[in-house]
Amino acid sequence: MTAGNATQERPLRRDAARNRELILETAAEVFAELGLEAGYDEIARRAGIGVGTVYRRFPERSELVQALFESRIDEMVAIGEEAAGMPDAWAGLTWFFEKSVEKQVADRGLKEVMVKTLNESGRVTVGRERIGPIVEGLIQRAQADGALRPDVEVTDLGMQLMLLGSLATPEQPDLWRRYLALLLDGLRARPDATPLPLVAPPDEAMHALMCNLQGRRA
Amino acid sequence: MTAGNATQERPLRRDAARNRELILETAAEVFAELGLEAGYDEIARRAGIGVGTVYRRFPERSELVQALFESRIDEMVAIGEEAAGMPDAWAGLTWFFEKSVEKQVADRGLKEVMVKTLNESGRVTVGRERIGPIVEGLIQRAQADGALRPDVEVTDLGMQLMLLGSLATPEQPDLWRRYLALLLDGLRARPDATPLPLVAPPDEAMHALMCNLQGRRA
DNA sequence: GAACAAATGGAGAGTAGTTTCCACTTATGC
DNA sequence: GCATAAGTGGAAACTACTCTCCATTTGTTC
Repeated sequence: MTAGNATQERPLRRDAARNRELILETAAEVFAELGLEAGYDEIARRAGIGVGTVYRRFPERSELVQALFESRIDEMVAIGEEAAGMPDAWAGLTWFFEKSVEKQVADRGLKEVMVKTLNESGRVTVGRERIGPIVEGLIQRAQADGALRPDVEVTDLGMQLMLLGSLATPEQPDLWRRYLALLLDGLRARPDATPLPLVAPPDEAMHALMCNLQGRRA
Repeated sequence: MTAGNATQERPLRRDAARNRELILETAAEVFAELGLEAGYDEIARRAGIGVGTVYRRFPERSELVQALFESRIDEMVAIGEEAAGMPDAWAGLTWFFEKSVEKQVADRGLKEVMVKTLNESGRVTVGRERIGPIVEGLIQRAQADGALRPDVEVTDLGMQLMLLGSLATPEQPDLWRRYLALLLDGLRARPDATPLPLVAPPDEAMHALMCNLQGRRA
């Protein structure tokens, strides 16, 4: 969240680096307020710099959004790790869900970033390289415990998380809790559970989902 | 779906009425292909008429979309009625869900219309005046039967339906079945079910949800 | 078939965001 | 401190719509 992000190329000139951070900060603010489709103009205006500078640094909007997103991954990872450390596996999973969605509610920018933009860059993988394994761990523990139904996978939970997140609005800040409860009941391991149809959610499904939530062409 | 829709005003001149239908047909096609945000230009071009004509007939995009949507309601109502006629209440509900989502998968225009546009017009109620009561019936029957958990409401199911619909893409035409199965397991009445937090999903929640799915400001 | 209202097409003005470009400024290395 | 490459601002050209207007065409009525 501080400086960092040097992409191993020739380092930016000091003033340029400062501006990059400034853009990032301002963009976070602008996106949080106006949504991910806010114009570069607005970001530039608020940052007190020229549009050209913003374009120079982030020629693709997705790069900007991604940079923003990456700065949040640590937080998610921390949540995941805390969940993994909880004595009861199911409770950990539940808690992870709750906290994740809560984060999204609190930060509209984050929510939109999660739902909307992963796929603009074409890569769903963005944060999953780090978050994925952690969730995988949560899942396996809960399944070994006999609490979580054995036929769900990481991607499944990822999707549900997105979906829940998309329910979170300032107007209905708690509605998602209702549907999380519903979801969790469905996720419980039960002898009489309907086996999930094997349509094998590949990574692309997630991409497609998110295109969809945006009403975009895939 | 044929002519109809006379809003009790002075009837349109014959050619105008023909054009109205033409616009509707073309728009359905264009929307299905390009999404609800396709320009009026494109619709006019494909219909072989001037943009002016489209604007004259549907000054508000929402009117156009709504007209389109309304022509589908009958189909939904029919599905609902058939479900209500099934001997087993739970099976009926399940079947209703399945068919509804299948419809959305088959018709991208419909899906988008359902998810995206209800609220553009500011009225979520659009189709619910007719569909709502039917779903209500399905729910009550299934609850009386002891199959459906007693703490879900029409709006809940409506939301879940939208959510499932938003999962349906041509690329992953069956993924939603996986999550429908999950949802249904959560919807089952069970002694050990987690009671749904009472955040009372008001009608506005649905509106908010849909704004959200679109990433719009409410 | 004449008269009149209704409807039409599409040019063009308006709007909003995107992206480029380059004369000018500024950091950095020597 | 000077040379130089890197970085900057913001005007302006583009793009992609949305929406209006009115001279002209077309149905309708008598």
